Amino acid sequence: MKKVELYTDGACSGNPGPGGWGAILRYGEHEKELSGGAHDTTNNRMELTAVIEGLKALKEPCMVTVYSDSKYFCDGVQKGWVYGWKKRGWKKSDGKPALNPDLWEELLTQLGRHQVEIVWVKGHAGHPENERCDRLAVAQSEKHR
Amino acid sequence: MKKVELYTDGACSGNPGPGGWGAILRYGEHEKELSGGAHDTTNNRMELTAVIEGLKALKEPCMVTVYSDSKYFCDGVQKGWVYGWKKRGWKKSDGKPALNPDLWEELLTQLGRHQVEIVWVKGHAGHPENERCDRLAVAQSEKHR
RNA sequence: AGACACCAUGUUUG
DNA sequence: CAAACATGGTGTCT
Repeated sequence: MKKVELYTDGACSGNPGPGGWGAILRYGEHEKELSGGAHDTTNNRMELTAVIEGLKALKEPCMVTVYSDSKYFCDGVQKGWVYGWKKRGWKKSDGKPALNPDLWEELLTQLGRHQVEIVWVKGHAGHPENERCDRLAVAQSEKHR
Repeated sequence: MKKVELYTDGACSGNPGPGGWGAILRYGEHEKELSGGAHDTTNNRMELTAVIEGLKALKEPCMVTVYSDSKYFCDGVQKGWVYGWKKRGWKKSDGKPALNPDLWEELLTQLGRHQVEIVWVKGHAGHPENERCDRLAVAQSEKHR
């Protein structure tokens, strides 16, 4: 399996409001930038979308290291929250609905396709790829207003 | 009898953990701020303490309107929970012990001294005195860590 | 099952 | 400075 690095970030002006996401895929020397946005969305939806779109862009199953600054995404997977929500019919521990089940379902599909390792990076802390993704995301959020 | 307004709030970092309470007494133009804290306590103990200390600070029996955001306190008195617990020897309806009987006893003493009306206010909803009490309480909880 | 409060964490903004 | 998006938990009661 090919070893790939995926850097992601999301932005959302107003939150909720117009938002964007950015992703950088790196395979050896090769690098690919992806980005997109939506007219009315949230920061967390954009963070999830960045990861989903990054993974979907891979034509074959890979070993992927995903770098994200979103605890919502990182903990949602690494601490197993998402599996609990799904098991309970997209309810949280307090019985209230877990949000964004559409995106989490898509994400689970992609996580099943690849061998994924997740690394949380602190936002706005000088991480070069994270900042590039941030700029991609912000540009898209401006496009979608 | 003098007409007095009492605003109260409690805070507890960690819950249980270091906590604080804040109270504002208003009599006409006069206003007095009270606050205090404890090293290891709970949010509900601080909410009750804020009311108790506010009422204790009155040197004579008064007509007091108490403003609190705690349903534990407001319903405990207004729905008569506390009288039931006391009658049953500090047991709840399910037979298990009612908690914080020390504070509830002190509170009943103070309620007997004054003519008290209770008003529940939603927390963090722009109520100015409630927010001032919150800041007093938080400051104390930081002092007691 | 419901309610209120208290807290912990990160991100996104204004 | 303060708010929204999202999650985990405890303190307490009915």
